[in-house]
Amino acid sequence: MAYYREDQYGGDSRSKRHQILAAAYDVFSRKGYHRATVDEIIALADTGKGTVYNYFNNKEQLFYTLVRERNQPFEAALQQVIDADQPPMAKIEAMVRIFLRFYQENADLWRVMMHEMRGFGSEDLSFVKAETREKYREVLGSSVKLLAKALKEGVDQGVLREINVTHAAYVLYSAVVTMAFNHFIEDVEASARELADIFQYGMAKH
Amino acid sequence: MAYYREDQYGGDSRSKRHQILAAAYDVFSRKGYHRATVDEIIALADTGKGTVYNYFNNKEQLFYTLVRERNQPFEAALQQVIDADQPPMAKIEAMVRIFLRFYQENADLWRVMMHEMRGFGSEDLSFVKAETREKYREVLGSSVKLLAKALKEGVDQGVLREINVTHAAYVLYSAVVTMAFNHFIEDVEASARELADIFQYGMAKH
Amino acid sequence: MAYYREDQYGGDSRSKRHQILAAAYDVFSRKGYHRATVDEIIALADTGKGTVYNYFNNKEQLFYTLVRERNQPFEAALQQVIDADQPPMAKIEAMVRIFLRFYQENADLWRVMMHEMRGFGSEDLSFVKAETREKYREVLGSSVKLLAKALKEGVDQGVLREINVTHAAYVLYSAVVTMAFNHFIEDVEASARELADIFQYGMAKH
Amino acid sequence: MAYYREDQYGGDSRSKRHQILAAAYDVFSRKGYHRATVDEIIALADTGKGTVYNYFNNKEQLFYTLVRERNQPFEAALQQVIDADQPPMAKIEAMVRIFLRFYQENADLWRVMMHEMRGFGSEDLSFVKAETREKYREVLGSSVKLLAKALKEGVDQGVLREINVTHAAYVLYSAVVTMAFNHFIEDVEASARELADIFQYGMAKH
DNA sequence: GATGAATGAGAATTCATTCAT
DNA sequence: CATGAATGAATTCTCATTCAT
Repeated sequence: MAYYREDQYGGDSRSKRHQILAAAYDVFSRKGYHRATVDEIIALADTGKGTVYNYFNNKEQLFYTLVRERNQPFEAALQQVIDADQPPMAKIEAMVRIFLRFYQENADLWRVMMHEMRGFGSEDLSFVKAETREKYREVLGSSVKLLAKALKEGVDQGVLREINVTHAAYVLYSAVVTMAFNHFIEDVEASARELADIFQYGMAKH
Repeated sequence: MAYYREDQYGGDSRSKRHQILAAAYDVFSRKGYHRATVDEIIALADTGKGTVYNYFNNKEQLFYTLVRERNQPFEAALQQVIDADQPPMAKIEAMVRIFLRFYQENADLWRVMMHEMRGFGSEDLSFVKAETREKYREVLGSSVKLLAKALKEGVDQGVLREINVTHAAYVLYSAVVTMAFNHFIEDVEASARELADIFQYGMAKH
Repeated sequence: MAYYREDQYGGDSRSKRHQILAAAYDVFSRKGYHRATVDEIIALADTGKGTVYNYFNNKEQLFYTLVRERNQPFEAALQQVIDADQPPMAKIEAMVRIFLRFYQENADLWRVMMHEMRGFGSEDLSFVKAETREKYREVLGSSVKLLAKALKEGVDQGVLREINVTHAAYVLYSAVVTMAFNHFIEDVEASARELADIFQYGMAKH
Repeated sequence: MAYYREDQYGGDSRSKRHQILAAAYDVFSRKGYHRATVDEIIALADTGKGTVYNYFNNKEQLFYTLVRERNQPFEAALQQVIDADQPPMAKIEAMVRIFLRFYQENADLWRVMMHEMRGFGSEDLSFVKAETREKYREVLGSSVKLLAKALKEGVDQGVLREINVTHAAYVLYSAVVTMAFNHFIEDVEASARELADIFQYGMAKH
């Protein structure tokens, strides 16, 4: 019998669940949440409509699951950097690289997710129930928090100036996201160096 | 007869057209494009459903018109700065202040717009026909272009280092947007100084 | 312009609302609640699907409205009898006649309603939310209560034996319903006399 | 090996068939026919979905089988009374007791069945094919027919007045059913006496 | 026999848009 | 111009049934 490897969706790559998640990734990324239809997803997944609802409670939960499973390895990679024994600047650079790589791959899906969540932080206008939204916000917020933590270390150890680390983390984060969303990232290394350069030394000549 | 001033929507504030645009601003901002319904807009605008279609071809064009008209005075203010005879750094700071003020006011609507446009610059997955999308992109892109132009002047005049001004403009722009979307802006002056500080001198202690 | 009279549905007989309720009566009566489809109702009502949802929140509320509006004149007629100044036996006979006439007309719809309500009195297994169910039960229960009240008068005035009037009311009521549901009622007068005979004097020869 | 007795479902109580029928009784009784799902039945029966379709052709036939098998011992008990050599009044009382006992136990399932059948006797609006419906009607009708037969004996032997025995049978039957459906039966003996009292001697004082 | 993953026909509901008044 | 009743295309979700293992 042929060998099929376990993939990121926790199933062998032929499984219906996998096919659905892969198709959902594609359609949600291209269409956004509301314009994505279950019909298009199943057409792409080459499966029946009922099958989707065997694996997921509804469209929303399918979307949430997709985001969560995509996020997992990324989160793990970040955590590994945090736990490593490195100087703060090295950590930050490593994290930026991970961000760049992740968003280069998942830019479109994340854009959709962030929009549906109203930018990690608003109230009533999302398609998702308050409780679920909290989960998404966790997903998103944790990345920024990890970054802020690293910046804080930098400040504490005296290699960074006394800045508002939360704001700085968001700004740095948003820079990565913006570059990714605008497809400015051709070479992760080059982009990482560009960002590091600006954020470390500023734009001013001195 | 009472006096009603011409307002930003180009009509007297009692006019149906005005009421609809004001209501649309509210609803699109709170609900996003897809979850906003014409029914909710007319309820808020205290007008009939047909009236909306007297003034606008359809929901999409209503949205586009809203964005365009909101953008106009902002764009004008930016242009004024550009045309003024000031040193580049002063221009940039002035522009950042205008950005902050504008996004503080219009954060929610712009978030919606940017999402529906797929970040000023993507492919096929928006709700809007290719031609119309081009118009939106113009709206958004022009701001960034003006910023890039000011940065270029800075580089040319030797006050800024040799950086990729397009990238830098997007990054600076995204910083403003991120702060606005996360409601980090309490005091425009303070925020402007915070951003100027980071982007001019960087985060590193040196 | 032609004259159209106000009918029991509170609208002129051409109105869409009327057409929908009339069609709903037909379909719910023939098919029961679950097997009735909105598609069939609109086909019969010669209207569009959206129109149904302009007048009614959903299928359930359409059904409830139908029952309530059908019930109203019936309820009023009963109340009139109760309020009249007649001896108890005359009241009871009059009520039975009203029941017979009403159920002869509405047997099928009421059968459906009673089933969906689980016979005026059960718990979790209906299609309708607890609150709404309470309303239905009221509709049904009130008839029986009025009957019990008349029986009580009879007992109090010494023309009826000391019986459990609640049970007796249900039994008498169920007799009417059963005859109606089995299409045993050809002539209301004859049926009324038959029931009066059995319930007054019993079946035994003495 | 342990002993498992043959039960009313004609199988040993461990058998899958038995478990399914027992679960089906529970779910159909609580939810009614349409709201009952095969999924809920198999969850309760602790069996697989396919197994249901090994034993029964479809949901409808499962329901019909359930009703038929529940009805069998009841029918037998009734027949025994009919065949016994007793005076008519004793027969009728005995039958009423059997009815009361049976409906006390099966009220909910029978309510569902009667509804789905449209009261033993209607036209096109049931979930069941004409032929099958005939079978159900037989199940239900036979009880009433046996009762009518006993009443006829009473009339023939001069202990009952000259009444329409078919109507009287339905009325007496409906009284039992109504009491059962309304959970008025606490003590079968007391209820039997109450009904016998009303139907023999009437409600009037004389 | 037992199982349960896969399926798709069918149903309810939403909402942008039209058009007669 | 203003209106809002009427519409139906589009979409999500359910659930009985099949069939390969």
